Amino acid sequence: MGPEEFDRPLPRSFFDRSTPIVARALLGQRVARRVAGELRVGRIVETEAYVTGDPASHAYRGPTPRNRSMFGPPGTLYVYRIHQVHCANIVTRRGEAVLLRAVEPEQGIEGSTQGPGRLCRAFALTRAEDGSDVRTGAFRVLPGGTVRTVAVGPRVGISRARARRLRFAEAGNRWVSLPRPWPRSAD
DNA sequence: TCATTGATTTGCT
DNA sequence: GCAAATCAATGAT
Repeated sequence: MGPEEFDRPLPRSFFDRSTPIVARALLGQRVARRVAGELRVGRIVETEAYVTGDPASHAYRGPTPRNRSMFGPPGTLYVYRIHQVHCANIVTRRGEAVLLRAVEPEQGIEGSTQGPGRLCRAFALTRAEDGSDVRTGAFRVLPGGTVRTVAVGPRVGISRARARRLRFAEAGNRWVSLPRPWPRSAD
């Protein structure tokens, strides 16, 4: 992938859809960041959706200094810190977002990209990138391919709304974080 | 100002 | 499988 592809990100309309749809559609797409002239690229293999009325969502109780990015336009990056690590989300519709949980390394990646904390470390994402736009900012979402089969299951690490099946992953992909996919997939 | 909690990771039992 | 690390955001006092 060359530098010119970095300047052809997915359109804003891609993110202006229902969040579970976007979470699924993001599988197979790419994320990229230019660092010191070099490109770091990964293929998205695992995501989670956080929606309106969802007690597990940071936006559940309305805007706060931490989560205000979640109320920005579609394609806004929301980065927060928890337990000494950072996690990155992409805003879909107002107050909803998709958590990036894992990517498959494609170019210029050092270290693991398995799990939201490690993914952020690999792309050097911190609160400094919070609120940026994934079409024009330092960290972008670029067109990739599609995935053959999507596995669906409960989200990881939350204490509320655990029954909801809002975790999406490419079935069988080795870069998907633990706990590993559910035996069967639902397309 | 104080106490609680956590969209994680790591290491040990 | 489970708990500790370790700290900022949040909500209560």
